[in-house]
Amino acid sequence: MSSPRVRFAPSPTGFLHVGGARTALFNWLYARRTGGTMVLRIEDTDRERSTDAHTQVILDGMTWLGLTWDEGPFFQGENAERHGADAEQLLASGAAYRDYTTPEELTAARERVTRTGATFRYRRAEMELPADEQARREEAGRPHAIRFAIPDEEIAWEDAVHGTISWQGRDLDDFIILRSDGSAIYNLAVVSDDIAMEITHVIRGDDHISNTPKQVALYRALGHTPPVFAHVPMILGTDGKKLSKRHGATAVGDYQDLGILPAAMRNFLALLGWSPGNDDEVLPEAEMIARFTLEAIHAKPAVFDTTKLEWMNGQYLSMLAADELLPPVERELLRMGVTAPGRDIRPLIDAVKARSRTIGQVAEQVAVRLDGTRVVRDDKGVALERKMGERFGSSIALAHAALSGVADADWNAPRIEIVLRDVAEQAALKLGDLMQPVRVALTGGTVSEPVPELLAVVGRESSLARLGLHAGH
RNA sequence: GCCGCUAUCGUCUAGAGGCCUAGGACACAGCCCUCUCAAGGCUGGAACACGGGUUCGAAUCCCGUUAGCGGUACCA
Repeated sequence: MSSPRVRFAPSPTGFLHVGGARTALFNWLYARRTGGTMVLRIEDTDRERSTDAHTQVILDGMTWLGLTWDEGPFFQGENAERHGADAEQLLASGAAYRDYTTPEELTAARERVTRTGATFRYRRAEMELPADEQARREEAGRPHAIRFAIPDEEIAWEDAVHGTISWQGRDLDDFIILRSDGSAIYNLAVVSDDIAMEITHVIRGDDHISNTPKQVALYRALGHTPPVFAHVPMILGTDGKKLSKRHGATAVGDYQDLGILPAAMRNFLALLGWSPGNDDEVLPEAEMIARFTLEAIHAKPAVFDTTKLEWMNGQYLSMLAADELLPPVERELLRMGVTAPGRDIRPLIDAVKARSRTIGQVAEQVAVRLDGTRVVRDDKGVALERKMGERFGSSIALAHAALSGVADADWNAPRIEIVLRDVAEQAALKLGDLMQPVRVALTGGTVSEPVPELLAVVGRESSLARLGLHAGH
């Protein structure tokens, strides 16, 4: 029993869309789960719209998500010869025929039928030119397309996510498999490639369901058994419409820029349209793989909820060690123009990550702690100072004085906490009336990690300097 | 129009005839914890699209309606 072979086959006509990313993820999960092989194939037969830049972006997106492929990337455009040969075989067996109808004739015929309110179906018997005209065009070497003669029978398959799906051949056109310029049309190219690459499981978007009966027919005519199909539903925007640019971020790269962690993105995407069968939400990669089955993929489209993604990201932010967060945070800091030569910023990451939902937020808070000039008084900070009046400055002065007495060697959270609590008690201040002004002096805002930790992480020198700016005002 | 797919809280979902006065999560509201916030804990509001069957019994099976989506190309 050979192991499964799956493929992810994006066309390089745009960025890696979250829908595509999830399809890739499901392919990857299935391959990992079954010990199978994942093939990456770039479907670049649409020369007009395909670009190398897009191909690179797709590869980068997958790499960022941690979706590794075992074979490829292969480029569909390189298989033109085989596509042609398969078309020839179909022609030879009588499963396909040459179509000399010109595009104009086709359009005219289509309009004629549509106008009567009927449905246009391309049928050899109805469309074929009179024998003499056909012969004339053949002799003249006129350009022609090759059409597949759709059999008039039921075409059904057992879809891994939808169950039995059945079509009637009579509802399908005799479709073109080879253009008049000799290049293959999608349906032939995919089938030809999937056969050649010995793909056993085709896991792809729902929008391909209507192509599947044509492809199944092609497999049969070519003498091959169709693979297992698993059609995964679309991802929708919050308005219930197919996710598009109007919904904001739709490319995987956008989420990287937004400060989402690959692990969180993977987890979130996996749960969009698939469920492990119970209430688990945060699933480690290994468990995701161990519990993945095609049958548990839902048949119903899902709405992409950015809020929940950010919650998920927050979960990972809390869970992951500062070590693992260091690279993306450093990248973000660099982008912000913040450098800290020789400084270990991991303690700063640990101090702020629990209160952040994105890497961007982590980096911002780290930057403020690193560099006093980045402290900006926010609305709540301003409001607090206004509310406290003179007590604002006097509290800071008190803290400043007491903290000045703490030696650099003793500058740690537990020690600072003792000093601060002591000050509050001596001055008969509520703890909050001492802590909050200090917090505002150090960060500009009223929200942060516990004040002693904050002071420890900012460091003695910088903390005292920041407090000094406000003491007594 | 025709063909196909889908239908549980606002959203992601559990549910594969009795365990369901439908469970969890996000979001929302309240409370607790607390120097603030986040996290965490507790509490609350919130759903089986509709109509027929089948069955002792239906969110679960069947049919229809409605709605949404996809396709209907010498695009992928």
